[in-house]
Amino acid sequence: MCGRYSLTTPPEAMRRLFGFEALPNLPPRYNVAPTQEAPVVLPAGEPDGDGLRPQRTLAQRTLAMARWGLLPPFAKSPADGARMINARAETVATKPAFRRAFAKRRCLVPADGFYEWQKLGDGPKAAKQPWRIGLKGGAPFAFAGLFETWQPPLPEDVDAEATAGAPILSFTIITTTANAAIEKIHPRMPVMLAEADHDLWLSGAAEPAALQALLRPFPAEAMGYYRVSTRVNAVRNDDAECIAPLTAGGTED
DNA sequence: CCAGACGTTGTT
DNA sequence: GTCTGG
DNA sequence: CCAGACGTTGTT
DNA sequence: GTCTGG
Repeated sequence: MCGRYSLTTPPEAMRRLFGFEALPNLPPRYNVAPTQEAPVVLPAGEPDGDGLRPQRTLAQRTLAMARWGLLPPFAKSPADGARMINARAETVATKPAFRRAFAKRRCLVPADGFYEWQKLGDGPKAAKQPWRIGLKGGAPFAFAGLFETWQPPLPEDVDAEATAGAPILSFTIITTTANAAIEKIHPRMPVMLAEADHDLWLSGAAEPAALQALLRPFPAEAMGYYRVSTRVNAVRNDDAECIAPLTAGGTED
């Protein structure tokens, strides 16, 4: 799956990959965790609500901050999104929580690495070794994501306009089976989109079959991975030590 | 019909 | 053990 | 994903 | 909102 990732790439490289007209305001993140806010790239015109803090717009795309953990339209509170941090590629088109977003609200989730924990033994006490995984050379890329704008329910008593909470933009990351390299660490991995597929993924005119075809494991030969410290386990640790290679081993990043 | 879930991972 | 919070 | 709580009353 | 389980 994918339950932590990093986004440490300097703004200029982000601007080039995603086609923003100006440098985005993106401080480095070494340890992005569920329920936290992270940047997402939305199709043109999104979001259309208030309070969503779009930062930069180009003709085809918007960069906005969103909460990790999809809040479907029927969510009763933001806590309901905490478990929806991933959606399986195999079922995303049909599951009630995801299918509308798959049809209408697809986004790119910028990253330059993700973490997977490898179980080193059996049983509940088995130690876990975290790995950082990404493209060889460390270039940034995009996860295939879905987004929703969730409107908090109105209280019943008072004037609705005065008490309506701000809408929350939320997202999830689609997962698929691990490729031949990653499966030694973990059986699943997030869907990474090649740059050439970004426009198709965001296109409102795309055929469902064409979209589904993008949800495949990224080629192993293009990827690198290395062990990192268990320091990354704690979400309060969000610094460069999280991405530092632990020892020799794995491939160079 | 109404009530309750709506999700993933991993482990057994 | 299981749920919540980050 | 992992870490940390998991509870109540009453007092500050 | 919509589907599943009872």
